[in-house]
Amino acid sequence: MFELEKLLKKKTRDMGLVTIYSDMEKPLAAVLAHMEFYGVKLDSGKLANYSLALEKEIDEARVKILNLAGEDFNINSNVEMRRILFEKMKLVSKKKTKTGASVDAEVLRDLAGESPICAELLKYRALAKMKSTYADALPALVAPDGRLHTTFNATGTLTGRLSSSKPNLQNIPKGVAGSGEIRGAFVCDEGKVLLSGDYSQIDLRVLAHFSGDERLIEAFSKDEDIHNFTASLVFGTGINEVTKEQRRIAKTVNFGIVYGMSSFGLAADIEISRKEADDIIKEYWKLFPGVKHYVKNSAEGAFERGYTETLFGRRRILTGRTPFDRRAAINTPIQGTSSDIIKKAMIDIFPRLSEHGAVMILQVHDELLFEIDQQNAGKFAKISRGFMEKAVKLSVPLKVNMQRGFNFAEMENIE
DNA sequence: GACCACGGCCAC
DNA sequence: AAACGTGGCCGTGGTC
Repeated sequence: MFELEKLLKKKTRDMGLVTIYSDMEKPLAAVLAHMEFYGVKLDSGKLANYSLALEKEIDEARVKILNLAGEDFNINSNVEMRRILFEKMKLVSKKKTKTGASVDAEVLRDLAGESPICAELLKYRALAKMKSTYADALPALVAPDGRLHTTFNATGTLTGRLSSSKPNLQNIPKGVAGSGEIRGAFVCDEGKVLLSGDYSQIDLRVLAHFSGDERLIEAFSKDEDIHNFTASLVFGTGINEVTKEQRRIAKTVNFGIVYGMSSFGLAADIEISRKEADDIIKEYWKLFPGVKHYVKNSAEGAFERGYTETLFGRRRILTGRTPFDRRAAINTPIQGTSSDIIKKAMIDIFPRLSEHGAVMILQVHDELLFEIDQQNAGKFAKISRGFMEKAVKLSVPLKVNMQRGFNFAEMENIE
């Protein structure tokens, strides 16, 4: 072991990775242990009630589906669903998987006009997801202290993000049907309050910093709504005249840039023609030349070096040069830097928790959650926000939105 | 019963 | 073209 340790230390030093290991990953381990140990309080009773309600709704949807299908079959089986939809009912899937015609939500939405069974299947799937993955699974993992103790994996991702398992507390529903019931079961102890701080558009701010793009930097410096801002430029309208549809498209474009999306992907996502998508992307590149230059260069630079690198020196080895590798080369420095930033904030905040009667309970990539004595919440909110916003100095400000509440479903903004 | 691949879908 | 990046969990259908 000693020989191995010596070897690893030398290798780490030679690669210039001492900082990311000793200044970030090592101190972070104590923070992760603290979060896992303390856990999150779950009101299992609420979920048990919700599960019963879901069961009724699922049964109703099942009856309708079986009637429409004209026979009994296992709705959870894609093989059987394929047979019903595409052989018996003669519908046509526009998408294929490795094993046959796809029956995913996109296909079902596409075919919703052809048969009422599609909408019913979508409803069934959504209800079944809530029941099996959340309402039934979470209470089974509650410890004797009434809390969920997730496992944070510090080495499970290619970008430097954390992952969470048993249960995964980084994918609790939000914004989908039933999310309120699930999130409402995440509560806090008597006399305490839940506090959350989430970075606003951290990936796009990191992109603004890396690219040096003047328009993007200006937008964040003025604290513009970035999707409205992009839409107003791309569609040539006043910032207050942007329609919802235009904002939605701009939002997809902004995220798509960070993911290395093509015009093909954009067209598929927002259901426009390939040509229209091409035009939108061309217009975007004209308006944000710094971003265009950065995206091209970051991929080529990564291929040249054989790895990508975050602002803090975290690396991801890249050997190939396929389109997939190219997208990874674009996305990883951005996603990884955002991850570095929140990790630094966690390390900075950790030693200040006890003096405020606060506990850090979760990290969800761009969000930190705390449980804290009610009387200290206001003061600690300011302090934690300060640490998060000052974790690193970029060429654009970092912005953090703070919220408080007694459960994850009913969080209200503070300040 | 443990494990796997797959399709599907939840989060950021 | 691994046609949008990073994850984990569910049920099915299959093997051992």
